[in-house]
Amino acid sequence: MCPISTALDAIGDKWSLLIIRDLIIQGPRTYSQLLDSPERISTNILATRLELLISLNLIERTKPQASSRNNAFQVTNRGAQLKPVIQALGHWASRNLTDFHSDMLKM
Amino acid sequence: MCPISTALDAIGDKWSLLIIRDLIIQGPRTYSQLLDSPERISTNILATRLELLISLNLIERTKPQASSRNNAFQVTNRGAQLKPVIQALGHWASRNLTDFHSDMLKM
DNA sequence: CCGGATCCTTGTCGATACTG
DNA sequence: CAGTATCGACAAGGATCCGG
Repeated sequence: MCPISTALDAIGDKWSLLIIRDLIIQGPRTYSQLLDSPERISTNILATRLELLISLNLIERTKPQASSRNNAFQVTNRGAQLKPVIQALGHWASRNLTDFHSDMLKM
Repeated sequence: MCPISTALDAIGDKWSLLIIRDLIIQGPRTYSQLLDSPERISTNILATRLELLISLNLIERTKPQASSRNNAFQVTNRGAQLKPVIQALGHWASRNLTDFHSDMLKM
């Protein structure tokens, strides 16, 4: 199978890359901090995505089973390697999508 | 707003990048050729995505209004600039997701 | 309060049948 | 061949509730 297709099956949804972006750029974040990201993910979606990303070994909990409180999430080595992808995407968007919203209005 | 978020709003769905991948790697493709991609997109979804990508100026029709038949789609300049993103994603997947399906089985 | 789980509504996807 | 129409299934979103 095509690696692009495989990658998109794993992280091609609406939220996964945004979560990973937060964790890469800002370092370990708690559940609440991720909820407060400007994109306003809802609680159930965030919990589901986090579990999925953990099962794919892209992120992990910082304090495995400590107090179940104030435990944060961080990217694993494998997840951190997505940084070039995110950078390339951000670079492309900066150069080509500054007029994105005006494009949308024409629809 | 964050450029990553903007980019994902535009092409962060399941199919857009796969279509662009086909058009970048294989060159201009007709509707039927895109339908025959191994990922098996359905007809209505493909039509919707193509219109969306055209409205974003990421792809275009090769023969504007010729015979309405045998007209193909190709990436625009803006769309072609996604190539580094796709390559980065493919590279990452090749290195990290060869065991993706076995990871899924553990769930 | 924090980290979720649950319920319910809404919207989007996707398969198939159908049309010019 | 290049789409459009229809409809069911499922995922996302929002609000609320619960345990520690």
